[in-house]
Amino acid sequence: MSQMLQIHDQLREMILSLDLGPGERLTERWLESRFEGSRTPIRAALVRLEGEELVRRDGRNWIVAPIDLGELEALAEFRIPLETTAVRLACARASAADIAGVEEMLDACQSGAPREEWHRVGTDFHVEIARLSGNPFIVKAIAGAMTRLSRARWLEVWTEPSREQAWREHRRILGFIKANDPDSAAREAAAHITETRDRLLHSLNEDRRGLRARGFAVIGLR
Amino acid sequence: MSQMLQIHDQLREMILSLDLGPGERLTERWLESRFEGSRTPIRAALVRLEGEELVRRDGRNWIVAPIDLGELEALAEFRIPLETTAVRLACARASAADIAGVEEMLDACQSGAPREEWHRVGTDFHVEIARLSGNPFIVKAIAGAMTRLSRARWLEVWTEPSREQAWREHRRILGFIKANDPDSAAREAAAHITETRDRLLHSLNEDRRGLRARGFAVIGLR
DNA sequence: AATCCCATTTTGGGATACCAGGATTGTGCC
DNA sequence: GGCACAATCCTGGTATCCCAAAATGGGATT
Repeated sequence: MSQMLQIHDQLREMILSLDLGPGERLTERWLESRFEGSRTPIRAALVRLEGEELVRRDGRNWIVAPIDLGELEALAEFRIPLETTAVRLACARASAADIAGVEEMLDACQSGAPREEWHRVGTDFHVEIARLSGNPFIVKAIAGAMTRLSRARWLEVWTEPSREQAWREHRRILGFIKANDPDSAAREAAAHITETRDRLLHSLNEDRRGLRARGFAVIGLR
Repeated sequence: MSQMLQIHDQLREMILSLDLGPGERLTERWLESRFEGSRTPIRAALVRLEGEELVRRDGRNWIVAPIDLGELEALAEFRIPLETTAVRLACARASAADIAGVEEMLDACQSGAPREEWHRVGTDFHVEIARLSGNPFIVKAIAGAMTRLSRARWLEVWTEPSREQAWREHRRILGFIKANDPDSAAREAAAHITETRDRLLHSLNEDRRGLRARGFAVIGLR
C-alpha cells in the first residue's frame, strides 16, 4: 500500500475520531514529522481529503474541516428521499443472504459494546442498507452523508437509551425489508432519519457552550 | 489562481469535451510538457480529478475514466428521488427572481445556438433547479450526476428534435415550479429523467460499433 | 502602554533529483 | 522463425530544493 494511502487513512481516522479538532490548523511540516514521510505524499493525502471535505483551505493554510451543525437539517432533507428509495429498492432486489448479513451486523453490537462500536455500526447500517439497493450512486451518496454526520454523532449525545432507540428503529426498518413491505420500510426509514436528527438537535441545544469550546460551529443551529 | 487549479480545470475540460478519449492513458510526463508545469501541480490536479472520478488508476497508471453506459439506468434511478425532492422544495422556497434567472438561461438558448451551448444549458438547468431547493447536498449530488452523464450526452444522440423535446420538458418543469404546483412539477421531473434516459439508450443501441471504437464501455448496456 | 516597522522565520507552491519496479525491446540461442 | 533472457527505458512514488509571500516577533517611537 502506498505511503500516501496510509497517511490518508490515518489522518482521516484522526479527524473523524476528533483526535484533531474541527477547525484546527494543519501544517504540511507538522504532518511531515508526525507521519515520518516527505511532503509529497502528505500533500496528495491532503488534496484527497479535501475532496472528501474532511480538510479545507483557509487562505493558504490547511485546516481540519469545521463542523457546521446548521447542516444537520439539510443533511436529513437530503437523506430522506435517498434512503426511502434505497429501502424500496432493497425490498425488490436484496437476497435473503444479503439481508442476513446486515442482521448479523446489528446483532454483533450488544448492550455492553464499547462506544466506538455503536458509532461505527450506526453509520454502517445505513451504508449497508443503501448497498442492498444495488445502486452504487445511492451507496456513495449515503456514505458521504454519514461521513459528514460522523463527528457530530460523537458528542455525548448518544446516551444509553438513545442508542437503544436507534437500534430498535434500525431493527424495524430491516424487518420491513425482510418482510418485503416497501411502504412500511420507507415510512420507518424517513421517521428514523427525522427522529435521529431531532434527538441530535435537542441534545446539542443543551450544551452550546461546551460545543463552541470544542470547535463546533453553532451558527445556524436553531 | 494557482497553477494546479488551472491545470485541473483545463484537463477537466479536455476530458468532458472528449478531447481526451475515455480510457486513454495519461502519463505525468506527457501532461508535464502539455501544460508546461512540473509534476507537482499536475499530480495534485490528477489526485483531485480522481476524487471527481474523471480520472482513475489502472494499476500504476493514470487513465481517463472510461464511460460505463451501464450506469445510465442507475444514474436515472439516483436522480429521480433527488430531483423530485428538489423541485418540491423549489416550489416552497424559490423566489420569483430565482426562477426568472433560470428562465433566462433557458431563453438564451435558441434554435440556432451551437451544440456546445445546448449541452451546457441542458446540464446546468438541472443543477440550477437543484440550487432552487436551497439544499447544498442536493446541489452537489445532482452536479456530480450531471458530470457523469455529461460525456455520454455528447454522442450524436442529441439531434435537433431531441433537443427541442428536452427543452420543452425543461420549460414544463419550470412552469410548474413557477405556478407553485409541486406534485405536477415532481411528476414532470421524474418523467423527464426517465424519457431522457430512454432517448439516450435508444440512440446508443443503434450505434454500438461506433461507440466501442470511441472508447465507450458498452458492457452492461441492454 | 500602544503601535508601527522591519528583520527573521515559517509556510505552502513549484521544480527537480533519485529510486524501484514493470514494461519493452533487442539479442542471441535453439 | 521462435523463444528465453537480459539490458534498457519509462513510469509513478518519494525526497529535497528553491522561492515568494505571509506570518511572526521584537524593538524603536510615540
